[in-house]
Amino acid sequence: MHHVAKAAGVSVSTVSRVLSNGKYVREDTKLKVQKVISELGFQPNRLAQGLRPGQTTAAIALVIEDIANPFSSAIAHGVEEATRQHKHLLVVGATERSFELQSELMREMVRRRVDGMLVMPAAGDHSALHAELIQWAPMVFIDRPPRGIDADVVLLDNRGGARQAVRHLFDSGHHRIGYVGGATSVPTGSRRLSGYRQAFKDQGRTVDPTLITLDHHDAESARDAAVALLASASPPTAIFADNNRMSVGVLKAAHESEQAIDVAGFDDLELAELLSVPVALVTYDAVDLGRRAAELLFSRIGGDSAQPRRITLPTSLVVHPGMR
Amino acid sequence: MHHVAKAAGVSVSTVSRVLSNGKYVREDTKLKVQKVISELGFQPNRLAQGLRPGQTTAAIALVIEDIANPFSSAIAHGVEEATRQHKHLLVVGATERSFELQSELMREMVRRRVDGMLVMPAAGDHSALHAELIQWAPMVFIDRPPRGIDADVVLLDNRGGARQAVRHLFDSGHHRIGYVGGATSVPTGSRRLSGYRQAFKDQGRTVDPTLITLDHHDAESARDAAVALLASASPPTAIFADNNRMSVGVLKAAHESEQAIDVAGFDDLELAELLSVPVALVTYDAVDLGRRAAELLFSRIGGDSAQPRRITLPTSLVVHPGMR
DNA sequence: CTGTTAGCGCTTTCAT
DNA sequence: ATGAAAGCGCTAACAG
Repeated sequence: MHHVAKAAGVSVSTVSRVLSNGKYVREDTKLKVQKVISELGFQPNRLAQGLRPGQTTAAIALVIEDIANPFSSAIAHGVEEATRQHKHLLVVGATERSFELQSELMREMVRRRVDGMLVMPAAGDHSALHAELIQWAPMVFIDRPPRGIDADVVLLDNRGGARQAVRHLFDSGHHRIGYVGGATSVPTGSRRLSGYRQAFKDQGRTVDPTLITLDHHDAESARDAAVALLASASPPTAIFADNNRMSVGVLKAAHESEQAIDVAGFDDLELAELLSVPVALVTYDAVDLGRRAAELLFSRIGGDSAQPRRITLPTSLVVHPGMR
Repeated sequence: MHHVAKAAGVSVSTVSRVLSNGKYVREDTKLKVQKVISELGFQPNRLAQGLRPGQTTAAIALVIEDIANPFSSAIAHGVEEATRQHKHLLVVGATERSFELQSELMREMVRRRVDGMLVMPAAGDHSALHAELIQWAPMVFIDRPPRGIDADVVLLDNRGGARQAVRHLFDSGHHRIGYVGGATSVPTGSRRLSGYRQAFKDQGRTVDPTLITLDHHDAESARDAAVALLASASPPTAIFADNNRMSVGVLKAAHESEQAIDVAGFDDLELAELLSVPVALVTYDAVDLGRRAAELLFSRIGGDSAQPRRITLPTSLVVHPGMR
């Protein structure tokens, strides 16, 4: 800016006034300064601007497990939209399910003075981390409540969605229903498992624990687990998969299997309607999830200090008959 | 920091030395200061640090069309990984195909003094924008060369991939092959169309322009176009779809159609192997694309000022027989 | 209307 | 080993 001022033969304050559309500047000096600015391609340093007291960075952080997962990227999309509407910028970091990585990322975000953070929490006790960072920036959690604290969180009706899906399988005449699940260290999984159990209770049936297999992190492992289930002495006639990667694995297993099994799964799958295997999917609006979380965060940034809020988004079951 | 210094009874410079692991500080003062820092939960302001001469923000920008698209999110994943390895932070913005939005986003990134930018360029002449911003930060373009300038770009073998896919359809006995395409304003599309034409030339066949439909932006519109093609007087027996959204639309149309048509498409689709319609897909490693682009950018940030480089990543055709 | 000055949070000489 | 002071790029009084 110094440079611009010199080139235009004015003081830095005049340049600053021009930049901020300040009124107290003569029309011709303004023009002259603007000319120099565009000739030089000068862009003011927002970091320096933000250093002034009372200023914010106009940036929020999104700390998420893995951007490539369709669930995450839909959330990111909703967040990005809301962020743009609020004229903020979005800083993104991925945790790869590591609490340590997540903590370091969040600290780094704070060092950069983001106005707030949206976090898909890793497994682990958040009480110390939250206490350390909450003085710096409000946080809203996504998809699951962080363990150890009471904080804003926007999530899905995991239990209800799973329950409805499993009930659908019962309604289709199944009663030996397998369960292929992801990480159990995270609330999402346990809520979905709880929905599965509830559906059994609703039917007055008892759960056969040998039909439940957990802690799979990718489609490959889910598929192996499903194959094993189907090869057992008394195999399930239907399987519930606890998230999209599990569904992919289970569907592959079902597709390769001689047995005609039905599948239900949490999370939507593109092209589900064109699959050869019948599948019922628990769907929801993930973009909206991101948007809602961002809106809540912005309201916190704006000063809303009401009690921590928990927003649960509804799910709905979509049944695809399959080509069989 | 002032606050910490006062609480510890030392000067700000001492605190600064402790923070930067400075050598010239007595062990017990260091301990005392560290204690105060952790009690107060103090986090140094990186923006202020970055203000010092010669400092960088250790952040790069990713300006992309739409984060939710699986192609984009795979790229973002690769970029994020590389960024993390280089101990930088990633700022993300979406352009929604608007050149104006892209320009404003890039300017904002520069105002925040990112060290470099990764850009999936919107349609439009980039010469002025590039000239304006290149003095501030190196840029590497992703997926398509920006119009009007010679710049670093990492992209796919669009022409070769499309050509191979269409040849596959010829090899399967088709010769009336439709084309359902996305935006023509962007090089990607025209390269793919050129590959399609080339495949016809390879066969000594001429292209029937009535089988080509372009400028669809979502699956819905692609599907309508495919339905129309199939309903025409002399319909195609196979269709090539020029990106993942087009493929989804075309596959839906194919699935609903009485006719048994084959489909080929650019971009991978999850679960393609389980579809009821036979489909051949042009696949590639999108995560690697992101990673390679980020690595190139970091090398530019590191001072590499060689000629603009164009990196073309190979594609490969995966044939899914379908359940028909 | 415009220039001078102080100060945002930090690092880095330069003294002590 | 520590503190005082200058300066990074900018804005906001405060003068003129």
